[in-house]
Amino acid sequence: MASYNHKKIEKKWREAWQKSGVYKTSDALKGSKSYVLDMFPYPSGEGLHVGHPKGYFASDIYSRFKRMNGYAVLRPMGWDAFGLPAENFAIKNKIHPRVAVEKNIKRFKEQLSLLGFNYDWEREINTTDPEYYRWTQWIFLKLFEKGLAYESHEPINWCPSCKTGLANEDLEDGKCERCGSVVEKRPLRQWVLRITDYAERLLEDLDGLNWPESIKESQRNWIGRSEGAEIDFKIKETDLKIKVFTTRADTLFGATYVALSPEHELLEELKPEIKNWKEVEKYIEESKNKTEIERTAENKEKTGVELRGVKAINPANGEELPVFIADYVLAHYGTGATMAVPAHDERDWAFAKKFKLPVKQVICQFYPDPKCPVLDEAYIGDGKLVGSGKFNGMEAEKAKRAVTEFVGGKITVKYKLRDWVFSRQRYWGEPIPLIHCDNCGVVAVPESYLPVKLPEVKSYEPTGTGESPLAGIAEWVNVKCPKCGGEGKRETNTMPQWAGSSWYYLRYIDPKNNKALVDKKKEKYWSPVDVYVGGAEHATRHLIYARFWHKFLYDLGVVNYKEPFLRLQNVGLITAKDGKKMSKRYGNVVNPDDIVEAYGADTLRVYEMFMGPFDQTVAWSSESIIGARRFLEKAWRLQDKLIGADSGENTKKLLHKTIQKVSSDIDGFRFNTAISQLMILTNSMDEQKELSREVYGLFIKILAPFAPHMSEELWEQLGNKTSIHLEKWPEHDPKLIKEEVYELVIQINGKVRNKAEVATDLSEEDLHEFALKQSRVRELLAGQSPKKVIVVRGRLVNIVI
RNA sequence: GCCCGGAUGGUGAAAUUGGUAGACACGAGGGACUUAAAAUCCCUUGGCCGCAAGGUCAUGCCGGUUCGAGUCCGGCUCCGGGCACCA
Repeated sequence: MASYNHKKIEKKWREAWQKSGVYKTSDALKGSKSYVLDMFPYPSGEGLHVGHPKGYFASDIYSRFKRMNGYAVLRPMGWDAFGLPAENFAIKNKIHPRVAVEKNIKRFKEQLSLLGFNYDWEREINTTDPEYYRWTQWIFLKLFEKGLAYESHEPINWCPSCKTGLANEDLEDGKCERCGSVVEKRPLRQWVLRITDYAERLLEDLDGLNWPESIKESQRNWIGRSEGAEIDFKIKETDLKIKVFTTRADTLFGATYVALSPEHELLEELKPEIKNWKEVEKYIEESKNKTEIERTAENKEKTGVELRGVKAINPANGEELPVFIADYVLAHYGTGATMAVPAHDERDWAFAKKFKLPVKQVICQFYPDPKCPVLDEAYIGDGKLVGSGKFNGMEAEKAKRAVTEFVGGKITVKYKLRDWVFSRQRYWGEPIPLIHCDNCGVVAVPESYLPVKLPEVKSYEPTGTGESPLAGIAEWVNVKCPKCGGEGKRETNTMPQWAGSSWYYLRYIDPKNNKALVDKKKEKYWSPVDVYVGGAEHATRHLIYARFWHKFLYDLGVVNYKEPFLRLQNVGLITAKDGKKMSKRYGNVVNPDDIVEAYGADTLRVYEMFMGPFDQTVAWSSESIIGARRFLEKAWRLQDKLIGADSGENTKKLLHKTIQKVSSDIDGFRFNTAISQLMILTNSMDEQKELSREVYGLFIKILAPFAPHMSEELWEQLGNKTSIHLEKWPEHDPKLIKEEVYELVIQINGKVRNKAEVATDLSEEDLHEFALKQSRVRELLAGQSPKKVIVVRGRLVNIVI
């Protein structure tokens, strides 16, 4: 036997598989389909580090397992290549983004090609390919057509360093997620997608998904549903009224003032009534100039200004209440106005204390005891109503509805989710396919004119003026209006980086079900994605946008199922050994190419899957990888033992147990324990003098998804002419797994005192008797009779004395 | 502040969901082979007591339920993640 030469073997099979096309997706496959998808990477300039392929290894093992189990498998790979990261890289290195992306993709592909993946490269996707983004634009046009894309001039988040507007999802603690700059508020003409129309469905349908609970919870938090009531407060001596949103209508009798956000539109109309307008105006100006961080800073002292001369009427009891503007009231949430109940809300309490406003308690947990304790902070707990007229004594929860109805309010639901700011003032994105015409307004580019190609441009650097670099290309901008034929101008904003990734998984879809999203190949109905593998950092960005678009396409009738990704598996990070993120910046990057060179791709695969639970963050260890290599070498050396016809009952038994465990572990993405079981089997076979070819063949079949190169080589050496990766996955024989004897544990008072081998079929009575007969037990009992004996068949006997 | 996770040897971790805690692997120590080294193989490896047989403590901390708790319940501490002046 030759020694295990990973370089020779991996090169040989890499080339052979490419030639034979063993991983080509078969359109004609019968039986169930399995669509296994990785989140597409950005082809960044840094190249791959060993952390990147971890998720791809998992999906690779899983999809190979599915294929061997007779499933038709779709497993494409692609590049999510539009957006700021690619563009910023290009600017920094002074090359055109398109050139940079091409170069980076080439590099990524080279690196991936060494790792033994079963991708079908004929189905490679590139979101920056005009033939791809024509459909991204098509989806946008449909959104526009249905009124779900609208133009807005509201102030939005602006990153002064990236020089573009951003969506709420692109912020982290009020800073730009890409570059860390503090974002500003800036009024800007924007295209915005009405994702909030889908808030309820995005929330509701989470329940049925096989996703990690933590991701679902993140999305629930992000959507932020709360049930409450809209209640009108009339303004004294005018026809105006303030609509407030509250989740605590039960506390309405305790309202002692009303607060508006500084941006509230009613202020214009109230202006004539406001006696201290100058002061009010100054406050409005000040809050406009504050960043989100300044306004929402923790423990910030409350500020505000009373609108002198304006009084609101509490609809519950007719009381006249002062009205304030205060920047703790957010313009974009609820109705931009609140009723303030200092007794039962912490913020209102703080504000009331500062402005010396009355506190009126209307919820008491000790009702009907009239001696409610004097509050020294806001009481937000349960209780019954007091000081609330006819509602006194009612449970707070019940009173919410009753009080709302009493004052003619409306029960409503509000969400924290905000509409998706969809334009970027940058070059490297899909052009938004709209035309501005003086006569017709905003006109859609007709579908037959798609794609609207991103033009070549001399300077693609952001302008910072609020216009995209495209605005400077007159010959591209100026077009005829498709409606009236008059002078028109193209929309020059581009789409955000998340546009292309919101539907790439749909690139493969049955043309019969939708003529629009026709793929370059004729496809069977692959979607929805059966297993989607990627990082948890996409919880409230990519994964929520993709669900939104999917649901929209469902409403259009383009897809016939409600959710895009049935099962989601999160991959845990691989950090450097110092625990830090791998990055060129820290100089701690481990390149997979080097590991493949030194140990081989199969070793890298086994090691990364063995490191720990798949979804957990682990630190790379250049010490531990040797364990994976030793395991493979041991498996390789087992060839020497193929001299016998029979492997013995114990080996067979262990093999079948292993088949069972590895199968269920792959299915559950528990690769660490699957490999551990393979190691146990290998160690055991290593102790045998001889092995049968049958046993060895079954072993390398279940090893194949983990170490595809080596198992293919061994399979060939067994005399096989076809690929092991198209073999049928072994089934375990339940009869073989059944044990005839097991080790019975005998405990006294819960402590292990003896162990003995017993027959599996012994009854509880038999075991009871057997345990008490043991000489060691008799010795320890020293004549005492047990108080109680607990027998657990198959496990233990516990004698209580 | 609210909502999710998590904490087990020197290290990564396992434990059939209430039944032998530490599988598997790395590292470490000792030995074999070798002129030597590498590779490989064998033994030891949670703490303490003991020559040993064995005993005893031990799954972040404190309590509880149970014949029996890493696992269930109550109360904390620390770490990671999401949300957060969201009415």
